[in-house]
Amino acid sequence: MENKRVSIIDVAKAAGVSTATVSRVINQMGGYSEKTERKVLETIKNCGFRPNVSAIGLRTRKSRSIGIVVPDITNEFFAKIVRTLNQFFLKYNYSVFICDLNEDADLEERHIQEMLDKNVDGLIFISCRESISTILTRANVPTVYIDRSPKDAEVTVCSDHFDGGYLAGKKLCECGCKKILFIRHYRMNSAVELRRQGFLKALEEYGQTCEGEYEKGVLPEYQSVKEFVANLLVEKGCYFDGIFAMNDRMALAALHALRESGYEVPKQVRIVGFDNVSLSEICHPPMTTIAQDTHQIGISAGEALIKLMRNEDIQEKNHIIPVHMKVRGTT
Amino acid sequence: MENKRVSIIDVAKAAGVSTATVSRVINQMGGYSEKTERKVLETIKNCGFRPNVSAIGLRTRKSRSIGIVVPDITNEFFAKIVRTLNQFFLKYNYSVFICDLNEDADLEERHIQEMLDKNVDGLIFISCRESISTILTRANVPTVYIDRSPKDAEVTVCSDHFDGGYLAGKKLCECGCKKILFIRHYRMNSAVELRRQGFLKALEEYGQTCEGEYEKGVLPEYQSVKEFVANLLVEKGCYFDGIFAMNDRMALAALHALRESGYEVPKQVRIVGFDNVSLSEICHPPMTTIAQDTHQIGISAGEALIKLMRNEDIQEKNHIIPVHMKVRGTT
DNA sequence: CTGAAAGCGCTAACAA
DNA sequence: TTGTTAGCGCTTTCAG
Repeated sequence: MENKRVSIIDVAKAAGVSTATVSRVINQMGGYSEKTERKVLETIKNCGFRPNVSAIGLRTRKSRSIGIVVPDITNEFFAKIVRTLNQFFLKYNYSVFICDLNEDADLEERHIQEMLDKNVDGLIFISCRESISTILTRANVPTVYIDRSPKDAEVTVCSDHFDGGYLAGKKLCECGCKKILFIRHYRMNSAVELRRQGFLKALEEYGQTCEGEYEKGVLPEYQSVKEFVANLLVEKGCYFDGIFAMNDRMALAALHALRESGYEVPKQVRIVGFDNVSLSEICHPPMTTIAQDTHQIGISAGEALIKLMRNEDIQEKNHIIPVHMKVRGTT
Repeated sequence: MENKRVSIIDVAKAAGVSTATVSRVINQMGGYSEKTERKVLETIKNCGFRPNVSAIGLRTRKSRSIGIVVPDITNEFFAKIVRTLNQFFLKYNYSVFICDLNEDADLEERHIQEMLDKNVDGLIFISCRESISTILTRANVPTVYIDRSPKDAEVTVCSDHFDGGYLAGKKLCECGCKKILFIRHYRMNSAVELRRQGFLKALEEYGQTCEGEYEKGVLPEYQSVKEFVANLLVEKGCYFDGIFAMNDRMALAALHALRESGYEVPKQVRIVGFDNVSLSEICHPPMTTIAQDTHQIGISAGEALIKLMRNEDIQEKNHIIPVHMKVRGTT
């Protein structure tokens, strides 16, 4: 049982230097001759030395790991961001803890405590609640918020939701839509509010208005949305000629409800979704949608967190990531 | 700057006992009076003491964290397992590191090294390569393999792929299919091999055979599969009346290719997919598919790993998780 | 440019 | 039942 891993002491002995020198070389702190450096580096390689993170953590309070809190990892949109972050931080030798809330906000505090206990060097919240956990502010860990902007957030990264809403509205107007349904989660949030404003601005430019009756807050699940739209059609008929849904799944639910009620898309009703998940490409007809740049969101958040952790100056505290429209079959 | 966290020494002082006693109470090791226990527990609560995992790790070589290696976190099927595991391990106070391979097998070794450096107590591989990393065997970390069975694997958890293949074959035969396409990833793996065997057994029972020309190895992306099937239809016509695809996305690609070429599903061709991802429910017509029980897979893997980490006896080294068929619109 | 040594917070002998 | 104490492997003064 060779359970004894090689330590910095072993390296020091083998290289004929002190542990301090080995440590200096490992951490590139300078203050050693080139010769010593070569010697140490060589020995490290030869004996397969790997620094013990627990020991380092004990001394430095750093863990070389970060935590990502995400409401629903099975949502492709979030999963893509997580992937980008995972890859990004691998380059910087940070490991990432995953904290899936499973859409249960109560888990958030537990996960935060868990991360704090693990001495994470930083934290990224994707689309979580708008207020900042008190336990977190007290702990004072570098934090980046993606797609939500709590008050007092250090750094946030968001898609340009306003522009997304604007683009969608503009497109639908250009297609000649006069009465557009705005379908969103029944619980409003800041991202959706921005999209709504952009959307309304576009309508305004085209001399349209969007009365209250066109804004629909619903349960966001596919089935709920589908039933909701189906009911609407039964009760009020198809009194609209366009739909802007806050994500592709909801848009697809609307599409299917329409089709099953005998309405044609895009002939009678045009639809724009949001996110550009693969679903939107695969469905029939393929969905016109506002694409969020998950890759850039991840990179920006990663870079910002690195700076925060290094105590570097952050010029940009609120990153706005451009969106673009994917025009497909539903418009 | 209250950067000084309260340590076990502070607790010991405040409670008027030694650090050893505090440690004993924390770890429930017994050997202390009920009175001391109460006192210590109370002080811990009062002063908000949280054990320092780095210190514990340095002493015990345990990190209270595990790693999950997954080929593609944006795949809903894998994401669901990850979620279950995340939730499962939260209960046991283990944090989970995510290692997304992004379908790039070369990342595997790097992630494994990363996890080993982080002193993870255990590792779970979801559907990764069939051979075991040498660096991993040397490190001797408790490991569970999901949906792949490398030689010498300590513990594996797999869906009943044979039965899945059998059920699919049976269903198609019962629908009267005589010539069934078997569409799979061009690279074979053990899970698919099992499904194939089950599938062939069903055909045999119905007096059918599946010649080589019905087995199709393809690039697994949606577009590739779609094009493949479309080409097949052009070149050979619709010489088959059933399709069994190795996942829902591939099944959907086939469905769309058929429809776009003017063939009707399920009238002319019946299709069965695999996995039961949400896509299969949402598409038109909804896809008949073999449902893998992601929740049970996660739980079984989690429980097995806990046992492994505790050095408990494992009765069952190879867990087979039942599958079931979701009959929907494509059959 | 290099080394000696203290100590981070905890566990686990060993002693009492 | 409880306390004392020696490290776990590393970083970081302080001396030289």
